[in-house]
Amino acid sequence: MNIKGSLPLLILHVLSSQPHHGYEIAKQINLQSGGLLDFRGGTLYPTLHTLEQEGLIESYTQEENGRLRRYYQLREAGRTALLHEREEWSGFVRAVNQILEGGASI
Amino acid sequence: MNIKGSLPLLILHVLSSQPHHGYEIAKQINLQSGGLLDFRGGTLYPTLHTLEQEGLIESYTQEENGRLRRYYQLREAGRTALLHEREEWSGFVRAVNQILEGGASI
DNA sequence: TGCGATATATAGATTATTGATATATACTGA
DNA sequence: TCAGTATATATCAATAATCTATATATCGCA
Repeated sequence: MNIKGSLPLLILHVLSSQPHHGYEIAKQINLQSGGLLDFRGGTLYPTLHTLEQEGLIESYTQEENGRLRRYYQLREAGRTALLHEREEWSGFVRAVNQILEGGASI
Repeated sequence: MNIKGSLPLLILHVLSSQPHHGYEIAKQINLQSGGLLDFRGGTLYPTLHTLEQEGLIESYTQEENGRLRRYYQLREAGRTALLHEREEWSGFVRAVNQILEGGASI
């Protein structure tokens, strides 16, 4: 199957309550999806960089246990984008389910 | 948003009741999704060829109004794959919604 | 007679993701 | 104490799904 394109929505949602660093976001997604969604570093970090370049999130570094961590937080534009992405997501799911529930064709 | 990966599932479903030619499948998907899903020739035909190579569907040509049309029909393996893809789809939707409905994080 | 819909097909570009690799620290178990 | 695993970030090459453009050909309509 391999459905792609949900990561930005998920990241924006996870950040909507409080700032998190990348690794934590990925763990949250994995945990809350019961292990079904498992985004790796190679996907996660480039996506975070893109969202930051788009002005939807912003980052700051913070030392923790002697290590630098990059925290991300939602910007106002990101909050708006999250609402929009949620609507797009439910629209897409509705559209596919509508076809699958239909008696299959003509 | 740009969610990718649903086309094979949708094609298998549309073919599950009776054979169709490619253009018809795309129109069905577009119509039944209220115009939200709109797969073009450049996506549709390569995907049909792939599904055929995988042995999930088979095709035959039929003359209609003086024009050759390529009809596709589900094979037994395709019927099994459809069930499997449906489960994967609902699992994926459940996983994403579980995260979105969660209070957002830790 | 020319345009839009029908119908199939392929090539090139773009986007999302995976896997591999790199680097570095912390914790845990043998 | 040493190895393996988890934490943490980052980049690159490869793959997969899709889009755009292009090609070709027929049909019906204005």
